[in-house]
Amino acid sequence: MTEFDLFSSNFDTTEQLVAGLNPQQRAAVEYRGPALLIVAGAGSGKTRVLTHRIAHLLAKKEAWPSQILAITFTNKAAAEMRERVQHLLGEAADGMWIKTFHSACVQILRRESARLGHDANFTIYDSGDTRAILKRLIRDTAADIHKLTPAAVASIISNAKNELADAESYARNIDQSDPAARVIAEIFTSYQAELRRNNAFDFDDLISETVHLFRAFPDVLEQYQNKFRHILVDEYQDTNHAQYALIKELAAKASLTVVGDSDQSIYAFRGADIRNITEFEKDFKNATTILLEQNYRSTQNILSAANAVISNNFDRPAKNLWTAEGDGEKIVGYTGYSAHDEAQFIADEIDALHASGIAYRDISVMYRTNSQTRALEDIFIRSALPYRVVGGTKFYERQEIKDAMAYLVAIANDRDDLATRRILNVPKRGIGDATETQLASFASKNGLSIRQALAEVDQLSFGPKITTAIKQLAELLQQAQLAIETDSVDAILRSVLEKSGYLESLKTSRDPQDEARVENLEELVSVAREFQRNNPDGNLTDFLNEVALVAAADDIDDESGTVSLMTLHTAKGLEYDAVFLAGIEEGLLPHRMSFLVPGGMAEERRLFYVGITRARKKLHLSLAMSRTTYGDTEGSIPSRFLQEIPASLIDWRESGAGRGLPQYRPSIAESQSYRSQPASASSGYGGTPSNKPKTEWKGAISSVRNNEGLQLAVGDQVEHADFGRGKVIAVAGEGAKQTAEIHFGSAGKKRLLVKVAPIEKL
DNA sequence: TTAGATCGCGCACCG
DNA sequence: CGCGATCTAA
Repeated sequence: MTEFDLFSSNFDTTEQLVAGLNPQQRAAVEYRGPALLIVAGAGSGKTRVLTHRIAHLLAKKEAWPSQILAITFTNKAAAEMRERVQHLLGEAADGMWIKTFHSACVQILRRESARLGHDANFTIYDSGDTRAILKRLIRDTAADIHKLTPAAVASIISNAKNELADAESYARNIDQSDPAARVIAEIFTSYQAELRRNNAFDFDDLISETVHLFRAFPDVLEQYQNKFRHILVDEYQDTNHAQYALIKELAAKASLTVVGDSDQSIYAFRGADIRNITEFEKDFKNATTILLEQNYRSTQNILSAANAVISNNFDRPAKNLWTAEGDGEKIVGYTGYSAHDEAQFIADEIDALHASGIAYRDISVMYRTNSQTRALEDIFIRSALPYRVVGGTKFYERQEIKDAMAYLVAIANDRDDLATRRILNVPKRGIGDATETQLASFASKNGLSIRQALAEVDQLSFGPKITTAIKQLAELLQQAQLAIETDSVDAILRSVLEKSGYLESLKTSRDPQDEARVENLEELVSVAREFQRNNPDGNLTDFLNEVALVAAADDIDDESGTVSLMTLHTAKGLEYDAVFLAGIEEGLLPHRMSFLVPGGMAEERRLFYVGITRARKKLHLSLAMSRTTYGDTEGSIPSRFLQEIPASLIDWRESGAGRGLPQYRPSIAESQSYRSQPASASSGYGGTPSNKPKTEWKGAISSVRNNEGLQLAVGDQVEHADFGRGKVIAVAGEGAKQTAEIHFGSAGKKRLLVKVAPIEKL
């Protein structure tokens, strides 16, 4: 190839990379300078801009792949970005760092762990681990007299770390006359000591310790400063101070591109500071800002609703999303009598959308709190709707999975007392509290970890049964540790589950839950096998790191063909043809916990805004007139945010919302409790509610029902607990998965899972 | 030490 | 309501 050929093919590639972009997008791809802020409204093509910008840098040979650092919000987004860059370049661009903040920091910390007094095989503690340690420390320091809960202390420590304060600087800045504050400082110090002894970092440490590492060891920082010539950060509005500091340190010699939208900042509770984006231009000399306002995702009706809602947040730079695609359909509103009624509406509507050709995977139901999934799942199961709860009660938070993982952690990191403690008596070995305490005090007297102390059991005077049990456990862990070098991760896991007797104890147990636990453990073995296949060189610690850093959104399987249920937080960055926002009520969205938090209401509004802007074509807003929480039922009031959407954009269906239902009335203090609002008839906030009568739900869903053996045929008459009398018009599937389509008079046509539906054949 | 029963208390969002 | 902590009996 001649030099000319090289040049021309390069030229073609770079031209192609900006072809089809709008002028602002093109500018964002082509701009070169020390600092660039891309203010990217929802759906404005920011991922496209980011990937094209990276590909553009590589194609023009302005950077090698290894000189690029791109920070994304989730691992899934990172994988997608890598794929898209490869696709654009037509070749793999190995060596690029495309990672989340946490995984980038883990990589740096593992390399430099010795400088911080850790080993490279350190454990990453999640918030549950943190609380478990704090619980013990609170008990030991008798801190409970100050009414300190593990969660409260965890939150204080987390906030401090997000501000880059360590235990020492925290202690220096407290009010010394406040005994509770002094106890907290003391616990903070012991907590850090325990993490160090256990060779562990918590989530917040991953970021803050990396910053401390850079500040304490300029030679390390310089290495990375010299490595990365281009740093790109996505979702910049959600960075906290520690993350900001990390970027600031790393980018001193590099070109920095950040992408964000202050209207989508929804992580203040974990320290996200909106000022990082609003003050970017002050922060970074010679910074340029490019605004992307054209939306390629949603219809104009959806965007108008979003714009109207977000304009109620004051003190924000004006921004107006627009689309060239036309108005589209109206937003659909629905007010149910109960959460189950609301869920039934959603299920029916999804059925109709699916019948009209929208795939299940292009539909999502979003909500403020995870507890809202219960009613939705109840109804979806009965309606035989294929769905998946994204995140939720996570796989890795199940007891049996945590137990199995604790074995692996204890094997990989023999300094980790938390993990060893967890498995000491799992399965039951007769090692109870008393034995554990003795082991722990022996360990601390001799400067050993608990796992190391197990091997010295002869020096303790336990009975023969306990001594044998401890020796077996010590031997098992020791053998498994030796196997790290030679065996695959899944082989180690399988062997430990068997040799420990854990699997056996679940299989022979009488607890019906344990059957499912065995299946979950099999699932975990597959996860390990899959990991090993994708990472042939990955070792046990790599596997543990990967598992520790999975995010809810990483869990989404685009090919699954199911409706996705998720929280509004998880939904950030995603988009669907049809979106259902459920529970748009005072107390839920905005959430009651936000009422007293400064800036809380504005953040709730942004959350609603994020939800609205996830929808491409169809948006549904729903609420329930009464909601059961904690076992008791209370009336609810439509969210104030609904009034912020122009009435002409919403088509309220079968709604009792406008009539007889108490309305939210703005008060002087936005923070006033909604309960104090007087109920009143009102003018309604959207459209004319219909007068159609509707079926009322009679109380809660009954528990497990079993219609096994019920034979239904077309033409049969049935009686349904909620919908009344109906006629079977179609039957599909067999056995437990059999569904029947039944026409009920006023309630309309429903598809039900025969096995669980509350129906009787007449 | 364990299993089983009872008590009481908390109500977001997450890597 | 549902979980985890605590109590009680074997």
